Amino acid sequence: MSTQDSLGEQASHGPQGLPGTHHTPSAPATPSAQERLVRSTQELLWERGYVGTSPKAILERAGVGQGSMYHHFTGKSGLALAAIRRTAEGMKAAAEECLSAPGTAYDRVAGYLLREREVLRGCPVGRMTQDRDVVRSAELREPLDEMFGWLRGRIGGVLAEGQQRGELAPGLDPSATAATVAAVVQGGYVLARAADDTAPFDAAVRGVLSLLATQVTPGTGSTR
Amino acid sequence: MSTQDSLGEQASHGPQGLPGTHHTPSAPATPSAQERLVRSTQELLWERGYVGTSPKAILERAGVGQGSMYHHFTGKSGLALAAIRRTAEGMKAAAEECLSAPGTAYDRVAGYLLREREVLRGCPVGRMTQDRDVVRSAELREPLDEMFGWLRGRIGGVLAEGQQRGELAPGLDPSATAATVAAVVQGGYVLARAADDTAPFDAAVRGVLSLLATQVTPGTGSTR
DNA sequence: GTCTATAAAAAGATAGAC
DNA sequence: GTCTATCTTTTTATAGAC
Repeated sequence: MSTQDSLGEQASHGPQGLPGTHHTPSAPATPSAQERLVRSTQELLWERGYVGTSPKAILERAGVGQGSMYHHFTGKSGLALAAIRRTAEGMKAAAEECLSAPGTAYDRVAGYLLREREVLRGCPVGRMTQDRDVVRSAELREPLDEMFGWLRGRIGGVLAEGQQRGELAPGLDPSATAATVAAVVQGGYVLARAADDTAPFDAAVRGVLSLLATQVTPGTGSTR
Repeated sequence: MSTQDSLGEQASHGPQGLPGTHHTPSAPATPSAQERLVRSTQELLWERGYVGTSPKAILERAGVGQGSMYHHFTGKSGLALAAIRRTAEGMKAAAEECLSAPGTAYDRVAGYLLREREVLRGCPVGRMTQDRDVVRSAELREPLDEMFGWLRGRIGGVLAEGQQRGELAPGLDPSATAATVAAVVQGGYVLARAADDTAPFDAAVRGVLSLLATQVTPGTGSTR
């Protein structure tokens, strides 16, 4: 082993469809084999999950030989770790962009909920929680835990801030409501995939937004 | 092929932990090989998903030989179809028990949300929506679609009924709110599994119930 | 660093005995 | 009906050439 699972890697960004794909100015036109391996793994984990993704499929998509993979990573799990970390970071950045936008707390949460998503493909991070091998590995689960923990905290922070500003009813529990908002998105994906239709996702979002709207103090500038 | 995937099977009920495990009086003490195969598959699909479940593992858990499986079923997919149908029926029955309980609309929905669940194991039906091979097969996806469609409709019906009785605010959208409630449960599982902790699930449920409570007309008998 | 060759094990199914 | 033997393909790695 040599470069083995470069952990502190902050490198560039995600592949096709994955959040956080704005190119760093210094990003090379032709990504390295290591980089292509990570991106291929991100895509495949999203599409097929951990058990459903074989090293062979990764190599084929990345267009590299088997030797490259075992040179840069310990194997499937090491590569998955790098990919999951990368994906989780991308999701975080995408969510932060919505939640740090200007506007009332309601507007910002609504912005997050209504943000464009490839609903039928599901959440690349949430997807991993259904994979036994991922959840059972403390190392592989950590990025998921971190990401969703951060998300709930961030949404809760936005709601608490809105409450302090008098935009939201004092009775609202920011932390619990934040969990609800995050759950609606993840559960919306499940309902949509079961129906092979985005409508249930949209309905779930509409429902929680309507409920949240009833907690908005009249005349505090929200554009409901 | 002979008995091949007995479709109209209404047979008995699910295995360990799976909803709908109340024994039919006429259920035999020693289940048939076919029955044991279905139950083993239900368990394994829940634990490992479709891709993660091998025929070998099913056979070992059921304690039967390979011949039995290919005699009664077309193969892995046929067996999975029987198992998924069985599991979906069980979930439906379990939900109906809560939703048809006496009380106000709020109470019944709360009863559904607060019903005892093995949160960290996730939803055996929702789990399937993350499996590529399941969702891509019209036949395998159908029971999921049916189950979640029914659930949203049933919850929506309870809410609409409560609204007509004057228990709930006229502004509430029963259909959208029903999707939200169902999504919160499914998403709650995701958050809990990411954290390896049931707390996020409970918080999400608490959050949506608090929001729903604000829609209850005072003095209509709800035990919030 | 990246490639190909080789290999032990598991997946998924078939054949045929009993 | 149920079992075991056989078989092909895929999985996941290791070894070693370049």
